[in-house]
Amino acid sequence: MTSTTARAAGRASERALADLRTAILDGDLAAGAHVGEVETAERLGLSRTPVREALTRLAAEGLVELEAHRGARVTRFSRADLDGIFDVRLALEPRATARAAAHATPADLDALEALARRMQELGAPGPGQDLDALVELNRDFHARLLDLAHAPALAAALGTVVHTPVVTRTFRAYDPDSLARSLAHHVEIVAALRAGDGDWAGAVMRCHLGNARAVMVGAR
Amino acid sequence: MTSTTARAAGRASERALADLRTAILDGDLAAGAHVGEVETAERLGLSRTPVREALTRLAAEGLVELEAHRGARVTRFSRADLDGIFDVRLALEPRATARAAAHATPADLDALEALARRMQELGAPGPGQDLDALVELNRDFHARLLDLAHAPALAAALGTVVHTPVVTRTFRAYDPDSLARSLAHHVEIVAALRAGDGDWAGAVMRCHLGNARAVMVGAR
DNA sequence: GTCTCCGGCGTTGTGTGCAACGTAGGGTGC
DNA sequence: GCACCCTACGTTGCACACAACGCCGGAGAC
Repeated sequence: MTSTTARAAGRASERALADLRTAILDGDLAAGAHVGEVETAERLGLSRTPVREALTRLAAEGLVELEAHRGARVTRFSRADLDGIFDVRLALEPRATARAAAHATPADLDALEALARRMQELGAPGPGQDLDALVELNRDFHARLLDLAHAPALAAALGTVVHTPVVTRTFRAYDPDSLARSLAHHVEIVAALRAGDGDWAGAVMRCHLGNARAVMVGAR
Repeated sequence: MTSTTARAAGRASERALADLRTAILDGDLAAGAHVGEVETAERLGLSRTPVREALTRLAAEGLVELEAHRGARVTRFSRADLDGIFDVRLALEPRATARAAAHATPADLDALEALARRMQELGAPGPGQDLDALVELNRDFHARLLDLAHAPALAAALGTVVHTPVVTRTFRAYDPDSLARSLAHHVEIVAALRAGDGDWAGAVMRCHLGNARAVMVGAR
């Protein structure tokens, strides 16, 4: 059990998978939208077969839902779903963050810190603010952190349920205080990791997720 | 995001999926065994198409691994993998167990207790001992408990990574003391739930998993 | 004797055609 | 006017055929 690499070679099915995934994650395919096989196949210049395979895999990831003879629909996340997802994140990500303390090299930490600082710049109020650019950087930050935990099973469990870009599709929902807190958390996590203190890093991650949950889901 | 039911109607692909899954979980397909598409299709009297779909989904679940142009192999779990899986279980199952306290009805608890008692009977040393029968009952117990948590995202995260029957394919690895402890834990969990004490129930589950980890993985 | 190259074989990857299922619309009966 | 049925359409589900790729074995050269 190494990676869920899956049918990596299939160029066509891989293309269909990547295309559909980004389309969903970027919001080009709205939640609840119908994803037809022929329609998608024609758009990509492929046959239905690789598209079918891509849809099957996306369904396994939870990004689309398949109804027999009725096709695929982009998954719609309810408030309760979001809340449940934060439960899982809170159970797993702080643990992963804590573990990262034992494995992160100085180079890893430098890269993480660069990301965290860049996010603070882009998130700072003013003419240079670019909330949209934060999404991708945020995804990268959390992905790197997860990778540093060296816990593939944990990463798999998180990955299946938490589609960060779907959950955190935008930072526009954040009020200025919450946003500042969130971006400061990233920096603090790096500091905790530099100190080799996994407990501290995990605690910051718990704060980070609590803050995000309040913004995305609302009061508990 | 309700359930990962997926292409529920497809009778053929559903059959292929069920067949392969049970074959793997029951050990008929050994870890590392090659699963050919044509071979499987002929065995089930189907074409390769539904078999392919089943394999794709099993790969997403982590039960098989797909290598491009080289087919599917039954996933082989290393000691480190097992350990990682227990990490995830320890992070999620106690939480789910605690949540079950809020939702379980007396009828649910009676059913759980019946399972726990029956397992104690079957596990007791003597002529009536049937360690093989425990596997299925154990799966049932944990599944019901997880269901009572009313936390679909949590269940999904667990389900993707933890294939209980693969992990706990046999109770023969348990020494008498560990086995007795494990079966007593089930009963204690029910008692804690009856008391409405989620913290207690979660703590027992942590014990239960710690005990299992020691048996399956060995000393930490 | 060993290493390398090449060809055959078996596998998976993809495209296409047909059948089955679900749905929506119009028509008919009450 | 309303409810029900029936038909036609569009979709997905499955099977089959062909192409592409990887692997293994044999022959040749060094």
